[in-house]
Amino acid sequence: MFLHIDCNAYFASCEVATRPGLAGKPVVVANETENGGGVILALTAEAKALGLKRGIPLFQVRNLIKMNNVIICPVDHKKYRRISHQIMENVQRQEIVQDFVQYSVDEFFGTLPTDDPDELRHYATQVKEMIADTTSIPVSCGLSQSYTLAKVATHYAKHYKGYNGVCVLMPENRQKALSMLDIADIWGIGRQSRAKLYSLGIRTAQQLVESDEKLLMKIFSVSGLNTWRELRGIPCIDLHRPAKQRSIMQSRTFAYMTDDIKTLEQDIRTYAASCAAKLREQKSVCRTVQVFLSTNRHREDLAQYRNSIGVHLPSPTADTPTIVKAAVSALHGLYKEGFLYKQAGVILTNITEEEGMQLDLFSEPEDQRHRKLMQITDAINKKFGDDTINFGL
DNA sequence: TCTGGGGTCCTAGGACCC
DNA sequence: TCTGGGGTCCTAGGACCC
Repeated sequence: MFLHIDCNAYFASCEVATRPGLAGKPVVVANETENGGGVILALTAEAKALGLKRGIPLFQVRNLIKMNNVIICPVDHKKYRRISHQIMENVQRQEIVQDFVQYSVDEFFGTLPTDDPDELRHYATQVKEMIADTTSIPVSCGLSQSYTLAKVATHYAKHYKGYNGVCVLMPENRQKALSMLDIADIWGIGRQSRAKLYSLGIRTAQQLVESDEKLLMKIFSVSGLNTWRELRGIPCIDLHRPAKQRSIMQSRTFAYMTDDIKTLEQDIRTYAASCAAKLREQKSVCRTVQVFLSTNRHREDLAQYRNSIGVHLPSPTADTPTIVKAAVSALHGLYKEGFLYKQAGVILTNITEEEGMQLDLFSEPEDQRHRKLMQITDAINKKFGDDTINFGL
């Protein structure tokens, strides 16, 4: 049987776990910017009880936050990665869960070698309690015959107190569980698919399960069909993913809107350089540098423009100057006067392993000359912080 | 005033091959 | 009027995830 572990209100739980005095208080984690922007990313049960929700901009709830002394924690991804790594190691060391894989920063999957509901509940409870004891992070566990059904079980574990955080979904109670579940709560059904299914009169997971396979294939293609099969208890999702990222991205929504290409260029240079550093850290090279630019989509009164351009490099590289140069040229190709820009970013794609890299017969030996320099800057930044030293290009 | 950031996979369609 | 039949590879964009 498949096990799914989901950390409850993960970012907020990490803050409560690591900062004494936060327990029992309304806490929200937000990516606050210098001019008061930012949205709520995670919140504790106490904060939820006040009516706050994930995803709402802080400026809309300033009063509520002030009146109730809600604590705002700035988002700290490094901390969250560290704690999830710890959870990963602890569960593996415990040797109860098999094929344990990390799915995201706050979710894990594995299997248990039994289909006895009592044993499953017992094992999952042990894992859950071990995680709480060692990291103070509360988690919910779901168990069933496929990854998707295990996530359905976790949904119930989270929303019904009686489960004590562990829900086992067996074939005999599956129909009832799926009849009570809105299709929007199924893993793999997003906004677009939900709208299409609603218009066909399909609103519950059970109705989806009973729908015609060919119809679903026509509308949603293989990914939708996989979801349908998984809900019927036929596992067909493979979580084995390459260890290295296939794309590397950095982007920001600016505090202000700007039409100044010099300002944009400065930002693009910074993003490109930091993407290149990430690329080298995973010992990869890339062949395409993509840049995107966008106006403020929330301002309907202003002229809108968004676009992206991908620049192909003559040969795969992780060389900062080469990547930055490509990003800047892409930016100049994209930029149009007369718009106020709010967001920009750089994405590295067509990533391959550095080792066994195909060398271009005609490429310049520039890469070689920069290599030593980048090894040193990477080492310094790793030791003293990301922006300690950078390229003045 | 103020509205996140970082990923994956799939598909259609174009360009090209013989 | 009528205009092969297969393929592959690449990319942009959409949909989804957290």
